[in-house]
Amino acid sequence: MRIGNKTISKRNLKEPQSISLGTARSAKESANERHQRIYQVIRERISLLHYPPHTVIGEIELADEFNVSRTPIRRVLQRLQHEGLVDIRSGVGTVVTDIDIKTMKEVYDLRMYLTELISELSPRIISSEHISATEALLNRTKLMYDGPDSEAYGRLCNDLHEVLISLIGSAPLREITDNLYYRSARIWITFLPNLVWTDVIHDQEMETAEIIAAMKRNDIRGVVQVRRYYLHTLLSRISDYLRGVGHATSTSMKPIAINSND
Amino acid sequence: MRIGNKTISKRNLKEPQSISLGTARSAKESANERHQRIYQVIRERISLLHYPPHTVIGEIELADEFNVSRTPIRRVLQRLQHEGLVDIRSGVGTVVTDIDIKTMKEVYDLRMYLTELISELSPRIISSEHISATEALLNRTKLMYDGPDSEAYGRLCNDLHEVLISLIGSAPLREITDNLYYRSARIWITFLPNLVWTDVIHDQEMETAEIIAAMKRNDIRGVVQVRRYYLHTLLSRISDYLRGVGHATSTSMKPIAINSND
DNA sequence: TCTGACCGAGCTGTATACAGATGTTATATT
DNA sequence: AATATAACATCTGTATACAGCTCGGTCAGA
Repeated sequence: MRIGNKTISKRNLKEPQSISLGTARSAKESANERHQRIYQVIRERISLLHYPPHTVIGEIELADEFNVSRTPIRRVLQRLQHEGLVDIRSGVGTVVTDIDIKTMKEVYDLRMYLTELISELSPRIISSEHISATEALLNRTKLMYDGPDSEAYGRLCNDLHEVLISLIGSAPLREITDNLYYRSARIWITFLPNLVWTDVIHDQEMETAEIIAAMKRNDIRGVVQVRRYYLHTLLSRISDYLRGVGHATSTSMKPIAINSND
Repeated sequence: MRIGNKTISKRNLKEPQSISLGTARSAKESANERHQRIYQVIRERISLLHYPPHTVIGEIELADEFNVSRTPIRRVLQRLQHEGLVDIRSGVGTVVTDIDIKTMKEVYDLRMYLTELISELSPRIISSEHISATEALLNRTKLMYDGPDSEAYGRLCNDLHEVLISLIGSAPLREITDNLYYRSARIWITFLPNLVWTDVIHDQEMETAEIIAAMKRNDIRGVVQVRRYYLHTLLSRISDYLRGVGHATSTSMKPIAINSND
């Protein structure tokens, strides 16, 4: 029978190195699930400027943090590079990409058009879960007039985006919209300290409220038109600021540090 | 001075394992260049149905062919997986994705809209190189009436696509258009044996000729409208065929093998 | 003091051994 | 003979040693 010395040893070592890093993982996590989890964590850190542009991330640092080897980390970073969020430079490190105003404009224009397409291409049914989730976001928005909190605002935007892409029936369009959002999301937070906080929150509140109203009419076209309008509004505010300081011709924006956590 | 024994040995081993695999590589190839080269080769094989759907590719096989280890091959396959061309299954292998008619329709619809966007978002200038390259494609098309040659037709479509995306000024839109093209390109070749060959080539000739005419008028809007129209025409031919055989409700299409080269 | 070459720390890129997963095949049992 | 189960062949996933690259610091020399 050839006693499986290798087999037995495999059976016994069920969890070779699971320290579980804060986030509680219910059961055995598959490779793809782990990849997705690490990917989302790092993407959020980039979008919330925990890793501001020009930050050198470092594979070993992340590997230690997530208790894996460099291999799965490299897979995540290569994906992020392909999506334009980082730039892997041999011998140097993995650096978070800068926000280029020209690329930004292109991404923004594209998002404007794609947002309109959402209502054209097989939209999903708007469920009560969508509405209640958005109402929760509206409540969170109303609590934010107190004082500037860039990170909370960033999370709010990300969560609203999450609800809206769940309305997209076409899988390819959903992926593209998601990708473009995270490519351009950082620009809002970057400029936040230069805008009037209550104006921004007011816009956010109005947008969320009007989206809820359109959802209750089961009016996807209305939802995306509201979205499109407020995208335009926020970009106008930034353009005004840039004209004001006379830096409109600069091709790259100075990153503004948010409260870092290290 | 500590003679650099490591440094000297590095200097001397310029080409550790370059057998050069058919494609002549001029000088030392960087990691990214090699990645891009292998990626394009495999993507073309999938698009030309050298690797038809459900083909199991196998990392070691490719690693041996390109004279590299599994690591760079895995990077390529992970990218192709993210772009929807293959599905990496643990313990099984990397299988070429099937062509799902529902996803196909979504991709097709998206491409129709995005094609229109090309003319809206900062198009590049049409140069004489663009025109001469397209005229060369027209000549290749005229030589194809003799008999069915699916592979030559596939290459022709890929090359025309290459010229057209070079007209797109917006980098994100260019990437998305490229990605969606290769996601859906296989469907044309798959259905080719079921269509009337001379009709298909005639459409191709007319499309290319009209694109050249629009280019000479410096009319990008015209170029993309021609493109859009013939996309629609070809899809209609396929829809007619599907209605004819009554398989329109099937969610997956039977792959049709082209002359394989092994 | 300035300059230039060089060395080394530290990073990514690659190759490879091993662990884990999966489908198949062989075998024992009913 | 049919069936359930165990063993295996073969694939992908992970960890890791090493090679190659980049850049900052350092030190000799003008």
